[in-house]
Amino acid sequence: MDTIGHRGASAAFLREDLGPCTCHRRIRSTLDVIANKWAVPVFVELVRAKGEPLRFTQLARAIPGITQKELTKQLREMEAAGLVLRKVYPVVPPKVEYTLTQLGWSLDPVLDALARWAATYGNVVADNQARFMERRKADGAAP
Amino acid sequence: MDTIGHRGASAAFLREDLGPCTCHRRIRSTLDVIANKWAVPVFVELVRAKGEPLRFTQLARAIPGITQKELTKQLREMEAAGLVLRKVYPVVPPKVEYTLTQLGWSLDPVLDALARWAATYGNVVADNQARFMERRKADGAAP
DNA sequence: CGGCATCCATTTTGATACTG
DNA sequence: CAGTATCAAAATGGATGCCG
Repeated sequence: MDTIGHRGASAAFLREDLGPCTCHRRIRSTLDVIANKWAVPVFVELVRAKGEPLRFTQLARAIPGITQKELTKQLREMEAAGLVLRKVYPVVPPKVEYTLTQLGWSLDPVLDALARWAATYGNVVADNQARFMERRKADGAAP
Repeated sequence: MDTIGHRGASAAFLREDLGPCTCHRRIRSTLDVIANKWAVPVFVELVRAKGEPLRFTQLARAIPGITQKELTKQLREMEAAGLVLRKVYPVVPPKVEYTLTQLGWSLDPVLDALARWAATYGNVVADNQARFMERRKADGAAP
């Protein structure tokens, strides 16, 4: 034990293996998968479907504000990573269905960890940010 | 049980509370804190310091490729959120020290979850992406 | 229906120079 | 030393229109 008291979890993700460099890359590669603007909304819809396939337009209508372009882009990215399965039916008019793969489902606990952190600390963070802005205004207004 | 077999974790982050909308916001608000390009590198350095304060230039030299501008921006953002403490010594030449706060340390298990997911599935994802690119080239080359 | 192509606005990032 | 200011480059996001 050292005398510097933060007392909590201490860098589990750093101790587990070879050092900060590998660690950066790993965290970053996970973020690259889930940090895009529409990644989470698309993900959540597919999760909510519980394995039922969803058609392109179903997803589009379920996610307010998304454009076809962005939805296409996001689905392609997830398909490329192997998180979703894209099934094309050779019919007219076209029919394409999307489902989460096993690999896709494996992200569920990760997203859960993010949601839980915000549930616990989100308000504190928002408060801090608000106060920080206040202080900046006060400091800027009276020099 | 339903007959559609994904068999794994099933939407823990959706069951815990009010629905997908709250869930989106929470996950997004956490991502807003950690998803910026330099957030993780800065974070990891502060974690590695184990509570020891780090000076601006120490951080800058420890993080290859970062510019002063980006480091300043990142540290300000983290300070605003209450994740780091910024201590200014009124001396010349200037001396400023940064440390993680308790709130900052609370992100450690979250980052750990991200690192662990990549440790488990990162190679599979990379493989999938490589194969996807191959397929795209093959399909484009022989129409 | 699903999706690609194009154009444009906004944001993010980087390089460089300057300062108390 | 620890920033700020300015400018340029690049990535991202949104709005349309067309097509099989």
